[in-house]
Amino acid sequence: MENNALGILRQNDLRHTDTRENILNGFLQKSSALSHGDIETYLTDGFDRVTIYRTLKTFLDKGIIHKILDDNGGVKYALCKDQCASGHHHHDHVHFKCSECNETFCLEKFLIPEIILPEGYQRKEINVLVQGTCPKCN
Amino acid sequence: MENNALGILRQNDLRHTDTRENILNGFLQKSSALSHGDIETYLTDGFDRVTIYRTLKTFLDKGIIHKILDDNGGVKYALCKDQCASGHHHHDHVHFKCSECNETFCLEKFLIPEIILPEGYQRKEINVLVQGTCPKCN
DNA sequence: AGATTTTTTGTAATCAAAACGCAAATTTAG
DNA sequence: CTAAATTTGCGTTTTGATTACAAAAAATCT
Repeated sequence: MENNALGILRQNDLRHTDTRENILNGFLQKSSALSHGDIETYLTDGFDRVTIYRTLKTFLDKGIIHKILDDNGGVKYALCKDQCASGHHHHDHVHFKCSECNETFCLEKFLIPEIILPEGYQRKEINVLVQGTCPKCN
Repeated sequence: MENNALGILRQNDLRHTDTRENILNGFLQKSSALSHGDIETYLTDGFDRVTIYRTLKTFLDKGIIHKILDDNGGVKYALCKDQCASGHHHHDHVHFKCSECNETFCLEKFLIPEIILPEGYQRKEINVLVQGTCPKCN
């Protein structure tokens, strides 16, 4: 995966627009995961809510970003690393949400251990959210 | 934990009302987790949306039910087992959502393995959602 | 049982999040 | 530069969740 907005767009056959470039840069700069609301307030250029929804959906479909479940029933997003192809997400890393600063991080290096399931259950995807306090807030 | 609605209510110092009894019975009968919408359509007596919201909140506060994050950013609920006290939930079991029938189950017997976190991260709560196909849909 | 107090419920109104349709604007290709 | 295709912005609509308040129901006390 490229590490600049334009490269990522080109790599995914997406047209280069201000909104996409800006949102991508937001993800590239911030180390934590962003919600739709975060993006709306983070981007100074004031893009339309609907456009942000659509942009996120597009990125999601292309495998550029992935969903992170929030504990309150919301959703945040973060960049995918190399393994994700269009439509096929592979996320075996742990997500961490700090209950102090409310930021959510991908712990890319920390893989989810093998989880044993009862007979007959077929695993496809897995999502792990650990909550607690992060190094900054400790 | 009692296994009948009235017992559970009494045990938690909650008044006995039709709504509470019905919703509790819903949880006791269904083996899968229920969303607010499920309850709304499942209960034939047609209780008010708002009442259902409040009832769920009450049960949540009392530690009678616990939240299960849904992959689409929604929330479902399921009965707690013994370990939960008022305000203090302890859920170290895996949640499973079948992508065929869309039902979500608590795999009570299948505990979450130890998850290693980077230096400085303090774990408080953890939530694991596995998606795939359940025995019925396999 | 009957009256009083407290809690719970239903209704209506409010608020926010998300989705849709369409016309205008922007990007790419010829 | 023009035309075709995609993307964006706006208005509208739908849906989900919360609040305020009056009515109803449950527990308490004689």
